[in-house]
Amino acid sequence: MEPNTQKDSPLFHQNFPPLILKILQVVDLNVDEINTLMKLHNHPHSFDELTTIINHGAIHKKSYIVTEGWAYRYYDLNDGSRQIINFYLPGDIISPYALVMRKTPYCVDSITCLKVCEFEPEKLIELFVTQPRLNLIYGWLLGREDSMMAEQIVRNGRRSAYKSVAHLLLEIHHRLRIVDHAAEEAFPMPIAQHYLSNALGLSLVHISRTLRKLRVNKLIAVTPKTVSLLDINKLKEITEYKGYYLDQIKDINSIIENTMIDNSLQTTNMA
Amino acid sequence: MEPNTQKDSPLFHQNFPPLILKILQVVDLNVDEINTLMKLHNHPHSFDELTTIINHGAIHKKSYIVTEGWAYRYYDLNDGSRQIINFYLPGDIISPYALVMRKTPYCVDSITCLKVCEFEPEKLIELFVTQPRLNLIYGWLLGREDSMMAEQIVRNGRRSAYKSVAHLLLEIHHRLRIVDHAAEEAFPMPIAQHYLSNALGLSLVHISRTLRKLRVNKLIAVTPKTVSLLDINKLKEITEYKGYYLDQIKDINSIIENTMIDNSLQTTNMA
DNA sequence: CCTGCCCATTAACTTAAGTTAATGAAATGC
DNA sequence: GCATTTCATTAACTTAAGTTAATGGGCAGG
Repeated sequence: MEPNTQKDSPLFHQNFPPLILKILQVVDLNVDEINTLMKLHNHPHSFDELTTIINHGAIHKKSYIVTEGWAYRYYDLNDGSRQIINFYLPGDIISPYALVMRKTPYCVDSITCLKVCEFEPEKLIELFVTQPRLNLIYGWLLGREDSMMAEQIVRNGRRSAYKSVAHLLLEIHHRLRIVDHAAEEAFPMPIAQHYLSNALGLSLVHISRTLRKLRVNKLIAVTPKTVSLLDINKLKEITEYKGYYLDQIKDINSIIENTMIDNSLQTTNMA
Repeated sequence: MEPNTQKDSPLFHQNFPPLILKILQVVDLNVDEINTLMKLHNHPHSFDELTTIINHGAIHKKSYIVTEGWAYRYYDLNDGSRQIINFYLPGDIISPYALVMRKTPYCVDSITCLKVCEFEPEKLIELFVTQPRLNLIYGWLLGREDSMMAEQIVRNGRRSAYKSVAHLLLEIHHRLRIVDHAAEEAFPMPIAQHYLSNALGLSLVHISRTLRKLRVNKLIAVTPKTVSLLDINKLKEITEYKGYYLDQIKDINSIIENTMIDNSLQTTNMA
């Protein structure tokens, strides 16, 4: 996790935190930008498993970059049921809107032991002013979140349990793979079935039934902490999975070149 | 947030487009900022009802500010079913991520005749550079969208049809009211029941049954193009409606002031 | 080693919501 | 004026998913 900006080193990729890996999937970063992003990683912190990180109704204070482990955002209803809104995997930002939103309408809990880097959302402002490309990249991260939530809405609204479960597994696999946390057709899945149930709005029993069906159909294999996707192409076909919302971005340089009216402000500020 | 005399004058309200009204609900704008926002409204355009505005898979080119009418974003599945992701009402921005996202994974169609103001997403960059407060306000608009989508996920995942329908009606009423398009307990609803059905992931028949139940319980009244909320407090209680995600923001001025101070201390403040 | 807890599985039964279809009520068109 | 279409309603029936509950496998802790 120590900064290492030797871009030519063969270990280059291995040394970067997952957020930077994720960004490098879609756009090149220069040394300045990497340094700036590394600075956001200056305050590592660790949460135990099953710990509340952000509480419903609290004032937004910090943002967190996940570097290791799983967490999730959820909302509890009065009847005791819980709806998971999204999962946070390595490379994701918890509370990306902390800069402007006052109160968090939702809770965030860790699932596994969670390693994060805490940053003050106000840091984003100076980051954006000095590095306009990073401003756009941050916007891309937000747009990507928007697409993932839209997918979650489609899953919950109009897909059968069978397709829903398969679709979510495909997405998690895809997201983990982008940050080098999954093999070609398997990934570590440290979450119990009740998380799937609360994410997909289904009962625990029905999740169990549905996973069995997927196992019987030789589409997945599950061991206590791993999921294997045995036939990714068939899974994608069945679920109509289209993952392109996860790894596409516009050509950032041409956007900036075409619009920069006043480049003179853009002096490098690195110390 | 503070009422000021100018803001309460009827003339004041009539003259601004709904996006500005929405922003003025949570933060004061100076003349410069209002002028900048007005410039974004320089290219009015009109779409007929039931027209596709953005097509699945197309390259993002334009963004649109809705000034009048309703539209919605959706995704169609192979079996012919459609899931509505969100509605666009006056004051909303269609394609707010067009600046960075390449292809739209979803479609947007008008419901009624739709008046919009088209703007090039690249315009946002110079706007942000010259008006940092507007940069934050744009971020707030995105964070608000995020909250609304989270609510949509909770509705579809863990609420009964009865609560789901009531909750959506409350939210639409709240949103319309913010931009002066709704009375205290009634609003024009130009959308047929199949939109509700596709938004909530329920069948058309079940929407009809559910609306009847709400009518019988004297909670709503419906005429062809209007919905009346007969007992808002009871509706809020039943559905656990908490609308604060729609109209809260941090104190933008203090964010900016604090960051300028941080800037000057930046070299000493980290190691 | 047992004890207890968590989690997954399976079966039996229930229910909320889906489906199909018939009817009516408006709105639209000729 | 009537014909056509669209939309809402209601009833009868079906089904996917929920509920309850019993069973068993791991595994942590004494």
